[in-house]
Amino acid sequence: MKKSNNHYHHGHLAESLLDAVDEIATQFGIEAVTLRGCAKRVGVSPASAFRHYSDKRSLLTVFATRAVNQLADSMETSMLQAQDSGQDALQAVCMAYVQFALSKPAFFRAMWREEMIYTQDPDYLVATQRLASYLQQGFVNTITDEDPCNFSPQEMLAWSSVHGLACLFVDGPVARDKGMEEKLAIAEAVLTQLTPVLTQ
Amino acid sequence: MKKSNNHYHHGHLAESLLDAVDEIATQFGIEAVTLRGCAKRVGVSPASAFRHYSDKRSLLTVFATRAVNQLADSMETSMLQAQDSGQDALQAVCMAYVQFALSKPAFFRAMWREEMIYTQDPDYLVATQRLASYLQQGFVNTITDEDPCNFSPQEMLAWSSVHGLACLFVDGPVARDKGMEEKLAIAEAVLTQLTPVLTQ
DNA sequence: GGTCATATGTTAACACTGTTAACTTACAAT
DNA sequence: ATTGTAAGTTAACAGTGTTAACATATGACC
Repeated sequence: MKKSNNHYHHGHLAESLLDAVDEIATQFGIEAVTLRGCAKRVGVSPASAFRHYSDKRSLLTVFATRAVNQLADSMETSMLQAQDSGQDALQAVCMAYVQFALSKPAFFRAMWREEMIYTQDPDYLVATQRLASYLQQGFVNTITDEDPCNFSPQEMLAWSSVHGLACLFVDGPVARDKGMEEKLAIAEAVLTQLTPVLTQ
Repeated sequence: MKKSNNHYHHGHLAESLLDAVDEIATQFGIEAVTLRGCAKRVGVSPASAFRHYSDKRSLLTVFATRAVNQLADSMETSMLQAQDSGQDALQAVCMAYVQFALSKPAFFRAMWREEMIYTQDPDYLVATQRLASYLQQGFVNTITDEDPCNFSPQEMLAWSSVHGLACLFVDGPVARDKGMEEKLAIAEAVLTQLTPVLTQ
């Protein structure tokens, strides 16, 4: 947090670049994110980013990891709220998933761009596993509990349908003209259809 | 099909470029597709592509449309086969969806890249509506039949879950180490869970 | 068959991209 | 104070989409 009167050293460049990705992606979409653009926004030379990230892809990987954790945070709070008020926790978690995708589409896209990020990155993997764990809630006593990447058909169904909904809303031809509330209503209707299968 | 001895005019450049996109995307992924790369592969100058496509994005839009129609074709044949052999047609259509995504991941990605294609393109829209119609099969006597973009919760559930499965397999952290047969088995298990809801 | 408009190709340039190498500056430990 | 290192700059590289100016083959019309 030290601030020098001389601005040769930025001090928090790594994080500031992430914020720049955030802003540009939010305004103009993930495809518009450019290393030079981020550097210019931060007020720094184009090459400086490479002191903190070996790659553009590395920067986007960290950004994606951040986004996954934001989504997981949102799911966690929704889950806790539902548990306090005695509502269906799984449904709340699923709705949080869709809501995040709708309100931050660029972030949601960045999370799953296999070709734009290093999907083998340890931090990224940890984040996605954390994400998955919230969708496995309610299925604690399923048979396979050893491998955290192994899902029961029920768990896969939950994740698949909510992920499909989010993707179809964000990148698909579904409900393009409709507003956010309508889309959330559709999601709620779809997930309600699903609850008898998931809570058996 | 006429072939001149002088090669100044290529003759089928528009389609050949699409084939180049196909090959490069299959080999190196959609992100590796480059106008100049396609032109070089076809044996033509970089600027020639602009006589047939106003944009890189236009080229990718036509490619995506082509891919959507290929998927729809595959779903149609699966549906007909299932109807002939008395099997569940919807399940067959869904499995064809997942299978296509797994065997042609670059194509599947290209279909839904909102920021890389013109999603308002008429041909693209027609193709996606055709695709959706196969997933609406079996729900013919639902209430809303006027707007082809309007789906019942059941229809949305079918599309969402199958689309989510495909996306999670292609770009997600699910079953990365597993082979195609195992993934198809997972998909089958998930969809089987779903049939009671869909065939009520 | 010759003329000529047009469709379709080429070339050369533009600004922009990610990335690297060589250099410079500030900080922090001795 | 010296000096090694972390973190910035500058200048260059090849590669990208795109355009304008030019060139050539095709096909329609007389």
